[in-house]
Parts: sequence; structure tokens; C-alpha cells
Amino acid sequence: MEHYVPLIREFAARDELFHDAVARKLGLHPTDEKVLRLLGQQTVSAGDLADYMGLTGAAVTAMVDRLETLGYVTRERDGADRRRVKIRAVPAKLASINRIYRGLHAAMDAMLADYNEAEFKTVVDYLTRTTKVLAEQTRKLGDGN
Amino acid sequence: MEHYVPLIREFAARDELFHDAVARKLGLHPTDEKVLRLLGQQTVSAGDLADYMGLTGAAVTAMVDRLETLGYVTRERDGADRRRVKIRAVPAKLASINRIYRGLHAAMDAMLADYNEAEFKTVVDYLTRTTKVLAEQTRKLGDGN
DNA sequence: TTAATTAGTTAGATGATCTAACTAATTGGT
DNA sequence: ACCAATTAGTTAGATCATCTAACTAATTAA
Repeated sequence: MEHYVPLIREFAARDELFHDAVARKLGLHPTDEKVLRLLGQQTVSAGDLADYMGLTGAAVTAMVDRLETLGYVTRERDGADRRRVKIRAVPAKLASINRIYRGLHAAMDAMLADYNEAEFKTVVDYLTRTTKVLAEQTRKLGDGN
Repeated sequence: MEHYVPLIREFAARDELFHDAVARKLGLHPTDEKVLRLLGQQTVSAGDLADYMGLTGAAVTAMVDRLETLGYVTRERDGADRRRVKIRAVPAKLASINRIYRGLHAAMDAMLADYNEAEFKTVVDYLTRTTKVLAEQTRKLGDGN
């Protein structure tokens, strides 16, 4: 039980290094690649991006400018609330990114195949609940400012 | 099985946001907090830090300078290989960081208590193997330049 | 209909990281 | 043993992602 903490630290660090490597291969900043990962098909508002990334609004504007210039995303005004800007990924560009992820997905699928249904359920449950705990604890840290 | 990928993405993003919040509370750069997390008791060489963090040697020098000035770490020359510099965390400073982590650790312990031994073993196995897969895939991405 | 709030952008400043060049220590081939 | 090549870390200068503060425009509430 004590060797659990370094385990999750290593896990998170490796995940980050992997995504950094993907970003480098694409010639993108790690932040930009992270956003593109979030933008699957759905559109996301600039403000939601700021929350998700932990960035200021100005930083998001700069980031979307970069991605727009490179042709990765487009801006659309929200019809209902015209203050809002919705960011949409360009499908053709997303495809080129997904190609890079194929190796990881294949390896992960192969690994996950070793688990039976109950075990897989446990893993999903663990990830879901840990995510929730992290969100709560992050909020609590922010409170005391 | 299809909703697994967004799950791990959310997990990693939340983990990062949590650590960003910790760093902000300490008045440190996220990178610096990440290094301090790695430096438990053990000493780590500057080069190993560069690998672990995905930074250049110059960036590590600057980072260690920052942490040294603030009293978080000390530099020691390696006796065996005097080119090497070993970085050591200052225990008293580490304690103040651990205090911030208490809330998370308590919440995680409470959550993990819901799993029986077999389930916990599955979670540890999953984290261990996924970490290994990520390391392999990162290396493969780096190969093609 | 006017005041207050919210979403996003612009402008300018800061600073973490980068590249390239350098010092110093170690290793290996001859 | 010795010189060349490699490795570890640092220094100097440049770049650029992000920050703060001030601004525009749209929405909501009094």
C-alpha cells in the first residue's frame, strides 16, 4: 500500500512525457496538443478551454490563434450567446494526429485484453473515482487561495 | 471499452491541474513542484532530472538554481564521478509540501479502502503496466527523430 | 434603460525553456 | 601512458507561451 504513491506519480509523469513526444513530433507546443486531444468532435468554448487547461483567457486566445493559423481549429460565434466563441477541430488535421496515437492504442488494447470483465470494471471505477477525488481536492486547495 | 480513452485523458488532466494548484499555493512553478515530488529522500543527478522532466540540461540548471535559492534543494558533487551533480531535497522544506498533500492522501486512502485485496492488486497492476507501455511508446515516437 | 456581469481580445511585461558554445571530468583506442 | 572522443553540467543570449491589466462587446438584472 505504501508503494502506491510513487506508482501514480510515475504513471502521470510518463503520460505527460508521452504527450510531449507527440507534440514534438507534430511541431506543436504541448499545450496545443493537449487541447486538440480534448477537441474530439465536439466544440468547446474558449472559457471552458481556459478552465480545463488551467490557463487565463488571454493565454487561450493566443493558443487558439496559433492553432487557427496552422489550420488545426476554427472559431465560430455561438448563435445563442454571441459573446461566446466555440472552437472546433478540423477533422482532416485530427486524423493526422490520431495516426500518431495508433501505436499507443494498439499497445493499450493488447494490455487491457489480459483483464477479465470484472477487472476491467475495477480499473474504470478506479480511474473515475480518482478523477473525482482530484477535482474535489483541487477545488479545496484553490479555496484557501 | 470505447469510453476508456476519454477517461484516462480526464484522469491525467485532473492530476496535472491538481499539481498546478499545489505549485501555486507554494508560489512555485509547476515544473519545480514536480521535481520536488520526485525528490523524496533520494538524491537524483541533474541529468536524470532532465530525462525525467523532458527538459534540456540548461533548463535543469536554471530550475535547480531557483530551488536552491529558495532553500528547497542542495547541490552535491558526486564522489565517484565528479562531473555529476546530485540534487538533494531539504527535509524541512519537504515537510511543508507534504502538509499540502495531506488532504489528497486522506481522500485517496478513504477511496482505496473500498477495494478488496484482489481489486487493489488489479489497480496496481494496471498502473504499473500502463506506465511501462507509455515509456515504450514514448521511446518509439522519439526514434523517428 | 441603465448598471453590473460575463466572454473574449489586445497590449505589454515576465520568465521558463531553448540553442549553441564552453569547461571540466571520464573513457577508450592505439 | 596519452590523446581523442564522449559525457555532465553550466553560461550567455534569444524565443515565445503565459501573465496582468485594460478594453470591447454582449447579456442579464434592477
